Amino acid sequence: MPKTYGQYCGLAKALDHIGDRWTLLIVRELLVAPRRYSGIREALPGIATNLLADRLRCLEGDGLIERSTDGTYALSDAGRGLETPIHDLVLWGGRWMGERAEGETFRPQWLVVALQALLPRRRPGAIELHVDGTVIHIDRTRVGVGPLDAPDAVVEAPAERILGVAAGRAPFSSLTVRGDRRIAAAVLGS
Amino acid sequence: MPKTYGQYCGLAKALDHIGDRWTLLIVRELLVAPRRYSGIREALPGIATNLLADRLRCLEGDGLIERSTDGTYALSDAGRGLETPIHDLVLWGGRWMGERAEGETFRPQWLVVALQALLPRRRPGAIELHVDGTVIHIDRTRVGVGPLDAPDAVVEAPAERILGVAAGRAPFSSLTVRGDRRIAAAVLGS
DNA sequence: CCGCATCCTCATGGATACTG
DNA sequence: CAGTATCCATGAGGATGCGG
Repeated sequence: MPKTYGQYCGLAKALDHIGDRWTLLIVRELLVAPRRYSGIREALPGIATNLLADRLRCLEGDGLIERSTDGTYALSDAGRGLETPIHDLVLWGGRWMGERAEGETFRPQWLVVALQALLPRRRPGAIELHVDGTVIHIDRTRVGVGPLDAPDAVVEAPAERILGVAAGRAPFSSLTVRGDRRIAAAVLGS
Repeated sequence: MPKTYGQYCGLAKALDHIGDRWTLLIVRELLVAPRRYSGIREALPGIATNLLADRLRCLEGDGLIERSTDGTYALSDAGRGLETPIHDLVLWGGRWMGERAEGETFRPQWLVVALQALLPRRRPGAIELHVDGTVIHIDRTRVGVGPLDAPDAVVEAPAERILGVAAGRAPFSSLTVRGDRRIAAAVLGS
C-alpha cells in the first residue's frame, strides 16, 4: 500500500492500487493463469519475498485477486478488468522491444500476453508456437501455454522474431513453419 | 529512472519508463495541454520539486516529452501514445470514484481526461460544463478547458455528479441544465 | 520443500530551504 | 520562475530463519 495521491481522479485512484513497483507484473502473471506464490516468484526474478507477500496481501485486500484454499492466487473480476490497460501498455512498451538483450529474462507466458494484445480475437486457424522449448497455442478464440490437438501449422522461432512478425516489424518469412503456411501467416501476420 | 525490471516483456519495458511514482500523473497533465514546470507542480500537490525536475528530465531523456525554448513541456508522439493506456486506467480506477472525499484535491483538467475516456468520439451536440467555477467544453470532436461560442446547453454540477452521469451510475436528472436538455443528455448520458 | 517473517543495508521519496 | 541542495523518513532488495 503506497501513500495515496489524494486526488479525485480515476488515474490517481488506479495508481493508488496498482502503482506500486512489481504490482502490475504480478497481475500480468495471473492474467495468464492462476498461480501459487512460488510460481509468481519464479516469474519475477529480483523481487524480494517480503515484497511479493506484501503485494499479494494488498491486492487481495483490494479485492483484485482471490486466494483459494490450496494457496493459488487468481484474479477477481475487478482484477481481470486490468486486462485492457495491461494490453495497451504491452503494445506501447513494444517500442523498446528490439532484440532481446543479454541477460534479459524471458518467460513464455509473457509472449502469451503480448500475442493476446497483438492478435485480433477471431483467427482463421489454429497454430502452435515453439519458442525456447515451450509450446504456445493460438486457436480461433484463445492464446495460451500448451499444445493443440491438431494444429494447422507449427511455427518455431525465438520470441523476438514472433513478436516482430506479429507486430508487423519483421517479415513472415523469417519464421520457420511446418504445415499450412497460409494459415500461419494469416494468424500471425495480420 | 527506476531500476529496470530486466524483463523482455512490453509491460515491463513500459513500466521501466513510466512506472515511477508521479510519472504517469505528469503525463496526464500534459495530455490536456502543454504546461510549464509551475503549472504541472500546481496540479500535483505533494510532489517534491526535485522529484518533478527528475521525472521531467527522465521523460525528456526517453523522448516522451519535449521542452520548448519558452520552458513549456509537451508530449511527443511517443508520449501521446500513452493516451489509450491512461484512458483505460482512468476508467478502471472509476470503481473507487464515489463521492469526493474530504480534503481530496481536484483539478478540472482531470475531468477533461475522464470525459475524453468516457464519452464517444462523435457527439450529437456541444455543451458547456460549469464545475467549481471552471468551464469545460464538449463539442462534436473534443473535450477541453474553456467556453464555447454557442453551446447547445450549459450543465452546472460538481465533478462527481458529472462523472457519475457520464459513467451511467447517476441519473441525468441530478444535473442542473440550461438550454437543450436533450442534447446535453445525449452528450453526457450515452 | 513452500510460504512467508525478520533483519539489515542502501536507494528512493518527501519536505523544506535555498539559489541562478 | 525553475529548479538545486540538504536532510530525514520510507520503501526496496538481499540474506536468512522458521513453522507447517
